[in-house]
Amino acid sequence: MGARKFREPLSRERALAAAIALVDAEGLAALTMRRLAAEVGVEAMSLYHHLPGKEGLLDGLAEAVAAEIQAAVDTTLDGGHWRARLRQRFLAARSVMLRHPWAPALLGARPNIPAGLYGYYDGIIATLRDGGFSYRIAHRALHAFGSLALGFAQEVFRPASAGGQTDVEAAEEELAAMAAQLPHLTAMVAAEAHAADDPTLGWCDSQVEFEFTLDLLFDGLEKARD
Amino acid sequence: MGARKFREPLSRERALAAAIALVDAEGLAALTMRRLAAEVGVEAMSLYHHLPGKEGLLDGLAEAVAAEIQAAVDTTLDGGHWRARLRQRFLAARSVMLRHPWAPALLGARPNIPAGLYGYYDGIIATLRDGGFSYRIAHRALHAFGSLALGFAQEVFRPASAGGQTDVEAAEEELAAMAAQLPHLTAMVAAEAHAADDPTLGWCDSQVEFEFTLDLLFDGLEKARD
DNA sequence: ACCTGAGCCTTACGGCGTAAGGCAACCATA
DNA sequence: TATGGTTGCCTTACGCCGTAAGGCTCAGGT
Repeated sequence: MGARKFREPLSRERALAAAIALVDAEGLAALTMRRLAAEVGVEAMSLYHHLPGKEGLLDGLAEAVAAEIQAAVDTTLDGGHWRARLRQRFLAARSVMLRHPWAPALLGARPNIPAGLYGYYDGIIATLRDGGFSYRIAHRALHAFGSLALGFAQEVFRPASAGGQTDVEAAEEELAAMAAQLPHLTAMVAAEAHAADDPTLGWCDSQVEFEFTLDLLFDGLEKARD
Repeated sequence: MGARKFREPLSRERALAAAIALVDAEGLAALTMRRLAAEVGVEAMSLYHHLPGKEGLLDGLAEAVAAEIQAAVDTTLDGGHWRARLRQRFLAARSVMLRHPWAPALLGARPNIPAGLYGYYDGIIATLRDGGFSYRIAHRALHAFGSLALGFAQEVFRPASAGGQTDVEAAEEELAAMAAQLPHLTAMVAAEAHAADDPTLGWCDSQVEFEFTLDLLFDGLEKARD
């Protein structure tokens, strides 16, 4: 049997894997049906035999992320204080987000939560119950955690300079103008530059800030419980 | 001088106002250049004489929201405890978000913060400094507040049922299956239904949860300061 | 030998943002 | 008053996008 012209027959799994690879490499915007098809060596319409459409493709990506979170969380120890256990979970989720910087935006934009995350949330609630929290406080805790439970903080404060500043002169001029009108902001920015080796998901989501907020919430919840 | 055929000559302001009205009425997805043009009685390309393009249009919307926030905050009292002042500001911002439910998604998706918000943030920092916080803690506080400072919480937990459930039988069946696999989650949901009169920006951002998280953070910050 | 269905392709449609250029009305100046 | 530039708007067209509809090929069961 000579080398028959054989084409690996494509599947939902292969398509999703290719999609993740593509998005990891070039960002969410690069993910189009035509492009993904080209990536797996097929025409665009052929994808529809394995995926229900673009929305379904994005749902698949979200599910894949959820599965990665579950997998990361499952390597986590079960005993110990509720704070330590939640922290471990959240940081495990965060490690997934750091691997896939597009994931926060995707999860934030999806109309529904991926079904695979229900179990994850159930585990969080269980941990809180173990820690002595009522369902009421557990509920509020979930709200309070928000996206922190998934390992990221929403990036709202994104200065324009985040997009790569090249014109140093203009930047300094701008800074001087800013100092006059925004004295506190400029003073704070001057006093507080992020350490370069701090793993970051953007201006407003560095590792130390993430953990600081986490502890703030843990402390507050502990007080609310008692 | 008889009634000359006179067409109000269109301007950036008129275009932006029409865009806001359109988005208020039909959501962000309805905002296309062609549609907006039709709304103001003009062809699509004519918009480009007043707006730099779609991105610029969205920037304009974000700036308009920022201006509305400033306006809302400016009606706020200046004296009193830092907690009360911040709470007032955040709730003022929230009132803007409740008026424009699309604003959180827009601000979350914009690559840069609207310039009009710098002043707002400067005021927050000033208030924190007045309250005795170092720049370091003020900085972390800003991170911790995240989108709460703009009046909304990120909506991460969005169950599928949010999209209008009609099939009651299927819903109950689904619930039973859920109870088996997700005991804590179902128990919590059963125990904690949102009050119907609670102003809400979605499942995970109701007024009471918003304020609860706020107080949690305020408490924690107070402790971190001392 | 025939049918069936899976897997893939081709073609086409309507929508998007926007580049390029044209045309008519206005207005300052000669 | 004539003129020439400017402003405001329109027309046309391009290359993207997601996807509906239908056709071809070929393996495998009857």
